[in-house]
Amino acid sequence: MKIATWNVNSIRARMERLCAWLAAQAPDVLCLQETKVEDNVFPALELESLGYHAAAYGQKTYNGVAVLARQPFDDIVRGFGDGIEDAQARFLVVRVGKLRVGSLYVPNGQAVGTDKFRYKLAWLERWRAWLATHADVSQPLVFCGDINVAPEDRDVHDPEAWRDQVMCHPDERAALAEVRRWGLVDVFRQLNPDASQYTWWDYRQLSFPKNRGLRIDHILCTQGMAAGCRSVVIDRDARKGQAPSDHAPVVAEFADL
DNA sequence: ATGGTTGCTTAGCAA
Repeated sequence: MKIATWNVNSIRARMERLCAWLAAQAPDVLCLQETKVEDNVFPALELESLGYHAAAYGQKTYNGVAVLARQPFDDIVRGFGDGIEDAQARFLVVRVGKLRVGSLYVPNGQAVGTDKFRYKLAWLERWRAWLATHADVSQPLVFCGDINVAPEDRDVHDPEAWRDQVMCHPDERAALAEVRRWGLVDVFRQLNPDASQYTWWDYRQLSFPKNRGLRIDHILCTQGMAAGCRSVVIDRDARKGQAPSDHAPVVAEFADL
């Protein structure tokens, strides 16, 4: 089974690229982030014609996540359901057969010390709490998405320039480590222990041709599932050419799923 | 040089 994640930075602006990519890569499951559309205008019919079921959790202008899959879903969860008032559409979990799949768009945090950064840290803790109360570590479960945290310095093109900045700050790295401590494996790092490869490059200052990027899009799964992971590839080609997203897709292959 | 690019919405925000 091929499971992928891609922050498309507006599904409407990226529809042509998305359809071409689905046809070329043929993932079984694709998690999308920053769709930026409300659910009633999500382009489900067009995706259906390519052979994908879609579950969406979106809003106008900002945020928005979705899962596409060859198989139909059941058990769709939108938001943490933790009683906290939150209009931001960033958390969607579905069941595809025996597998649970989450598509996540972790808050960016804007700058360390701001309200948005505090919201990011609180959001990561809410994710951890959701796992503790709603998930089973012994079952196949995968969370894919734009996590907006580069876990280690080797995930950063220039660690000194990024030291203590948003996406690299020790507090958010610690918060992500707490989430993972529940029992999630970063399968890219598991299979590529020495790689410095990135998934996001700023649109500005020729960041992509200079490869000034960060690895902030992740595929995190339970250990039993991670044991069946055969490869994880960052599709850098999808960041090239006219009108790309600022993120590249990440694609993982799993045996026995 | 406190910039720079993109998307949504239409001037300013978010990333």
